Amino acid sequence: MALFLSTYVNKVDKKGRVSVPARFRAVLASKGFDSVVLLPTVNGDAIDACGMDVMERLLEKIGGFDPLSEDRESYADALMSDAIELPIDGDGRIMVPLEMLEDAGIDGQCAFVGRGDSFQLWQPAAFEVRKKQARTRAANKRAASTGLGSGGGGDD
Amino acid sequence: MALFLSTYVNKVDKKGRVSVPARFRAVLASKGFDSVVLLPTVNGDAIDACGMDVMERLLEKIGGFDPLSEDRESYADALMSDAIELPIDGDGRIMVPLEMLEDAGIDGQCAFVGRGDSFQLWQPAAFEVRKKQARTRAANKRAASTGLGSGGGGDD
DNA sequence: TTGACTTCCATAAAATCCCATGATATTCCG
DNA sequence: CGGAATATCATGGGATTTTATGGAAGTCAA
Repeated sequence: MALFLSTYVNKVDKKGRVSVPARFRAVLASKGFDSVVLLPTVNGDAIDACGMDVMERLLEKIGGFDPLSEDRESYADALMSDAIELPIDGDGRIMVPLEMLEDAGIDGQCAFVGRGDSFQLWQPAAFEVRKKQARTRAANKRAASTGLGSGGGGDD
Repeated sequence: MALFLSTYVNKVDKKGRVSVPARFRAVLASKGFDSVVLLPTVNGDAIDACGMDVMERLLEKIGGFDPLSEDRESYADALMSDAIELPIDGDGRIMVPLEMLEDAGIDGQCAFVGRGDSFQLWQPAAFEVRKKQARTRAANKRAASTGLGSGGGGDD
């Protein structure tokens, strides 16, 4: 299985075009996609991105809760209505809607951040801040769960 | 099962290429990989290396993509965003990003250190120092423990 | 037409492939 | 056993291809 890994910073040109990193394109292509699905993150400080497969899985998961619950409705609605599918053009670029970029504070430079089965788009500096926080919080946990960091053992 | 054993020191050429030791390549190949995943160690004094299987296992553990659960373990994000998958070229070499080398203090020479199911990349002298420390610590532990003494080798 | 979007082309930088070489290890055969 | 012939490996240096990015031309709708 191919995963979205690593972080790439690309330029957003004045027409709003951004190159999707070749590696990420390859991952998408390996799943048979020539498009990306974007949706705002919950707290709005970035943009979530994935292939259509993830959205489908997500919908299944939501539907499994309780088809009649109103919560489910709004949950699903929020996701699906905010999401957009962007075609990847012949040069490997997408055109992210201006509004979405603005909401995420992206302008000029855009960081593509791998998250395994999805990735995110960040304003580079904002992502650095976030990463630093995450690292601090995670310092202890990390070693125990990778199986790489330490022989400490507590691994499941 | 094939394991990553022993230590090999190879040259980093001016293009940033390093030969992955043939033995290590064979281990990776036996698992079906023609690439290596690299990620910085927790304290940043070396680089962890493994096959993609390790990353996949990690992703499973954290449960995959769910845009609404903001509390997806943040250490996992840090990992996925720092990790990179490097293809092994036809001559058995990889191109480690300059930044990663610098962070680990590697320059010119690179030590590939077997750790069983993974390995690490070190600046050779730094690894020697670390090894000495580890040995001392292990000796102490062994004195205090009942078993063989290697089980909890708290180094990383 | 104007404006938004898409396709197409150009280019510089970077990554990848390909081949040559010397060193080391391995095999073969007398 | 010894020594030559043969692989394997690490490494260097081009040549080739891919990428990211900019701009121009074409398409379509209002």
